[in-house]
Amino acid sequence: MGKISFKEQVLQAREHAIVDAVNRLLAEKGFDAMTVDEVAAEVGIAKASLYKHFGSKEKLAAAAMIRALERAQAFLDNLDASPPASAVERLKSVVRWTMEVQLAGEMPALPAQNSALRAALLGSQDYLDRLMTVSERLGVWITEAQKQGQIQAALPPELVLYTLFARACDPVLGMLKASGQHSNEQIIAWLVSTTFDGLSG
Amino acid sequence: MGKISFKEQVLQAREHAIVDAVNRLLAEKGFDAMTVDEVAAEVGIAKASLYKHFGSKEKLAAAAMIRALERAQAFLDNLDASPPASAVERLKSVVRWTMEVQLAGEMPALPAQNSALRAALLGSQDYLDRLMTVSERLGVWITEAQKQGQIQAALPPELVLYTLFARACDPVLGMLKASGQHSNEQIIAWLVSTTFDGLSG
DNA sequence: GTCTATAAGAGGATAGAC
DNA sequence: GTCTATCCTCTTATAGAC
Repeated sequence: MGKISFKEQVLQAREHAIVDAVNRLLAEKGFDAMTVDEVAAEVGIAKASLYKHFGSKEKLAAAAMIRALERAQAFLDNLDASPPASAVERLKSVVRWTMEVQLAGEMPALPAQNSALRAALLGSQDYLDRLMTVSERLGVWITEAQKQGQIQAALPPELVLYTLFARACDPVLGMLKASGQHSNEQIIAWLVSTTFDGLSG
Repeated sequence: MGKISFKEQVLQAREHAIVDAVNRLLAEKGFDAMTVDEVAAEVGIAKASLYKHFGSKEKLAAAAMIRALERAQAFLDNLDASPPASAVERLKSVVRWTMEVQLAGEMPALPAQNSALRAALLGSQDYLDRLMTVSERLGVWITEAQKQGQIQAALPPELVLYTLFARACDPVLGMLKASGQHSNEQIIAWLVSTTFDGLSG
């Protein structure tokens, strides 16, 4: 943690604002539909200036995805600091958190389909490292919950992990929200319930 | 069923081939990444000819989505002809079917995000009518299963319906498939299990 | 209805002055 | 590093001959 000049602080603040805008736009319309012009307009700078900070649209998106993973890691840190009793409760907390972020319009869309974004992310070691770290931390809780009989032991941990990740981009959340008939808390409670207890209960 | 001239048969066959190609490309890369040039190339005709059949890219996609709903209706018809014992078994059959179509690369991506496709589909009465019909037919089975205690009665039918629809574009399927470690049957069985029984079981 | 050729415009990226 | 102005490619859509 060396001294940081005023100029560098301004630069970091600007880059933070850029990533914020990208994050919001990725959540709102996804990578393909997001344009660099929009990002520049939202930040309030010229597009050429944007390209001085991030060399391509893909790098913009990668920065936003990395930021999202950092937020996830920070949430996991909090859970570690004052952990719920059981492993499955920790996993439920994570799912709840991803849905709150989603409802806040701040969850960048995952590259489920084979998209240009996916290729770009696979080329970012920084992103892959963080994704691996988050996956492994969740993996510990998953196997722990399976040992305790809170998660079906017959399911491969990989499947459980993917299922939890998928909740971060679950279209059901948006559909229920769009119907306008239920509170956010109710929606989240239902989705946590269907995720862990299923439709049959 | 009036007489159909040979010319009209050829025309219908061509349009069928076009919709097939669109369906495949929508499943592979989604609406935004799919280009009309690709469609024309895959069908083997000039782009201008394509536009004689379908006036815009949106109408191309709408035709593919309508086709997909027609296939769904046909599957529901089959279920009605020789129905499984319980309502929930019928719903599981539907989920299994959507996953088989998905694994075959023939499930066009649903417009979960606010996309150009979504707007176009909302403008297609034909699409909306079919979507409504499929929803209502599933809705009957959902409420029936709830009465019989096979689906949680506390869940709004709307939520159950959305959850089932979401399985048609579940990224978990693709991720498990990509891992290459499991058979299609195993993957489908797991996802049906997590959908209805949850992770906790 | 099919083709070739091209219009029209969006969007990613850069040049060059300051 | 920021700006304005511009380039260039890709993509949707159409014109016009056959």
